[in-house]
Amino acid sequence: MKRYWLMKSEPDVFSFDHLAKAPKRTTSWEGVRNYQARNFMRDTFRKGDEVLFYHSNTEDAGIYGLAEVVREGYPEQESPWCMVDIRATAKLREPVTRARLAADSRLKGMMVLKRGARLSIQPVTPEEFKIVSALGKPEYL
DNA sequence: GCCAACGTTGGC
DNA sequence: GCCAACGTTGGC
Repeated sequence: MKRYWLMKSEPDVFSFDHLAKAPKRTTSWEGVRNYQARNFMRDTFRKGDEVLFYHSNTEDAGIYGLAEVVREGYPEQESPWCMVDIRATAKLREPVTRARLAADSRLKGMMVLKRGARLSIQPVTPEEFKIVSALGKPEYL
């Protein structure tokens, strides 16, 4: 069964545009140092799962693009940590900011909106994914 | 830049 | 195994 995820990145470090311009529009998601997020990547991510790409710690935090999982969890070299590969699939013409997320009552269950939700990889429901991607008017790449 | 919330560390 | 101290995240 296909699953849906939200993945956070600080745009100053690695934005959705960075991903869209990367070779094959693909990157390895290295550097996660949280066990819960690591376990999601290692145990639950499957090829074909879809991703909301979220910009955190910035003005206008929110969802800027869509991506898909193209390689399932594999170890970072010489470490207990783990990463996946994701590929950009669509840029959102109208990024879905936190304000827009919060204004939509259908999305009030989203983990990213909860106070103190620091987890950098979060599950989202198929409905949430559909609603957010429709709001964003995706331009498929 | 502030600071609340959270995860991790480490002394005991 | 408890829990205080610490470092980090991330919204504002």
